[in-house]
Amino acid sequence: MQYICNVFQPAMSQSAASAPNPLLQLENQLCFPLYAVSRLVTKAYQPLLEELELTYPQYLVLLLLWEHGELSVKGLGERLLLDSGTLTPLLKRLEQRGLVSRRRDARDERSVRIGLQPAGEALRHKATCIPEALMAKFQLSPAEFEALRGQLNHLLTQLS
Amino acid sequence: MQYICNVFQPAMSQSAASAPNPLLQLENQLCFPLYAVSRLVTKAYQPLLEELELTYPQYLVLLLLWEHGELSVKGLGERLLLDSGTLTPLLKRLEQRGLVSRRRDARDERSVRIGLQPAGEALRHKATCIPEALMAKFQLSPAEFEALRGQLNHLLTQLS
DNA sequence: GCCAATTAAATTGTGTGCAATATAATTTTA
DNA sequence: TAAAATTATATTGCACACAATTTAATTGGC
Repeated sequence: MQYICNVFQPAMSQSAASAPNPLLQLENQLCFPLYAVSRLVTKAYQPLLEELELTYPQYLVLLLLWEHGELSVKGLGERLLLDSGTLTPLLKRLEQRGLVSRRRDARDERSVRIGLQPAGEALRHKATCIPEALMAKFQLSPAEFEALRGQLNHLLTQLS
Repeated sequence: MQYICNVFQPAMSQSAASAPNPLLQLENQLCFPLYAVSRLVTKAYQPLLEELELTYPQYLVLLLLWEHGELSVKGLGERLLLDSGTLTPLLKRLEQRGLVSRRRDARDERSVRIGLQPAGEALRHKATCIPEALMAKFQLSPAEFEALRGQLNHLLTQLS
């Protein structure tokens, strides 16, 4: 592994005596606000998801199932960028609660099809208002919202 | 808990027959690209941090210690938006590896001061190139980079 | 000074994420 | 078609995150 050290100095603040490299400061990086905002957004969902007794990743899985009806573990993983090590236990918990069903695909026994049980389908109505409630917490104008969404999707393409 | 269901329809694509509410689609939300990009960025760090045998949150802690020299667990937690339930075990692992020191503050025995051991200080040189190596992976122009950083920091303020 | 309230860490328990490995089914290839 | 390669999940182990609780130290009010 080898990479070059030079070029491109962003707006810097020479604060601490022991920080000769402003690029190593949290303030000047993209990664930290990304990491922190992502966790804060998950936390912003929590009071809304608590009513449905769902975690945020569980909610994402249900969003996909509400939209597509049925998906394989692989299909869920491709869309959420999660692997079976994360999804399998998560799906088993949803199955135990009677929200989703898991059964081997008859045409390809390697594949496990995830479907919605009635209780999981019913949760959809309760979830209808969540996206807008979240947007309200962001306090972003539609233009800001779309700009940020566009940039993140661009970076998502770049990295995946 | 009560919130209002209406208003503001973003660009929608009526794809699946079973999705009457486009706001419930992953595509149209801000939260998912945020969540996915955050994880992908952490993954992009990994080959670089592997050389230092650090995880991404451990790297963030060291960034702060390199900049500030010494901080309490509370100080680290305020800056990283992490609590002691996350930081205590993480710091103990760094201590066991001889990278940081943990000792009670003599003036306030409730507080634990985290400092750098020589090995932890030495890692700083190896880390110098990481921020730029990461930026290269993003493939963003300086203008795009600054725009995204600004928007995320704005949202960070909004949510914290 | 004494006691209640506050504060800082640590602990406990649950749920992700994800690398690495294992297992079983399917497809490819010689 | 039998062996090899590939594919889809499951399992294991480790490290976060974070809510909730506990413990110990400090502060504030009287």
